[in-house]
Amino acid sequence: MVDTTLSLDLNIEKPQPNFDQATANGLVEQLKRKSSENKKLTEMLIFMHESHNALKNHLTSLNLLQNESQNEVSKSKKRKMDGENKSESNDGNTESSSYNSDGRPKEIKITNVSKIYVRTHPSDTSLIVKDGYQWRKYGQKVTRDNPSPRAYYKCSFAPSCPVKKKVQRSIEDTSLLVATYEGDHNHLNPSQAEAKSIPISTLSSSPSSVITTLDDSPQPQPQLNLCSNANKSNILGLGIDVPSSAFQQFVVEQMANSLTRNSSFTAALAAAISTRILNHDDLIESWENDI
DNA sequence: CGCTTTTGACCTGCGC
DNA sequence: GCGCAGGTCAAAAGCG
Repeated sequence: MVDTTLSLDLNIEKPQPNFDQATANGLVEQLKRKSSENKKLTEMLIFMHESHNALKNHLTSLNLLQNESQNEVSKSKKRKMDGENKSESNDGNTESSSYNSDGRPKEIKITNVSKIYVRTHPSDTSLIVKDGYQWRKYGQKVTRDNPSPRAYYKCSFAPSCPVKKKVQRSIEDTSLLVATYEGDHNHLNPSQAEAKSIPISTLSSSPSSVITTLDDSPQPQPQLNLCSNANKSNILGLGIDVPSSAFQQFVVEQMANSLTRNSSFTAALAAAISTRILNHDDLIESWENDI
């Protein structure tokens, strides 16, 4: 899917012989723009690395939790901790369950939960995350653990779409918006239809923010692949060696599932690849030859 | 006029 | 049962 669009993109972007000075200037501007995009994507990768470290800490805390439960901590405390981590488990799926007064489990509702981190300009105080979908705000609350308000949105593109999202500024970095999505869209992304006729590189031509995605679950991130060697897997860089290629394959599959679930990520990735290719020396060389 | 945003009230679940 | 916090509702206001 990406490859096809990418090649189309390259055919469009590749300079043609016998073009005039205006075209050359345009291409220079285009290269500058691509360089700028590349810089932003580099920032995104840095942030993903930070997210990886956060996940690592999260996994460590989960291990501590597991040890606590094994030591039979008080039931009330465990319940509270379970509630706090409920949305951060199950491979990005939240299992919202509770019990009736008679002890029988109530209806179990499973929804997909994912998070998107959006870097915004520090002076931008709005709680708006442009993700291609159409949202209607239905509430705003100030939560106890974060002084910045949390905004509640429902997907308004399709009347029956059950997807909700919560947007709140990160308590550690106020220029970072954290958008939490719950549920699956039962319609196409409005921007995806347009994307079929628009080169990938233009999708991120003027991003006001840098978007990266992160599932709630402590899933492996791309960096894992980079630090693993032929015989052993170092789980999230924690120094836990797993001598299993099957485990590696499982990890890779989980990563792929996690990352490809989000259209914003795939679009950004495709744009990054196209930018890299466009910045390649070969292209510049052929361009100079054409001139 | 219709859609979106704002915001106080209300609902629900949980802990004590 | 009560209080707290998070989430949702809905009327009013704003806007194109």
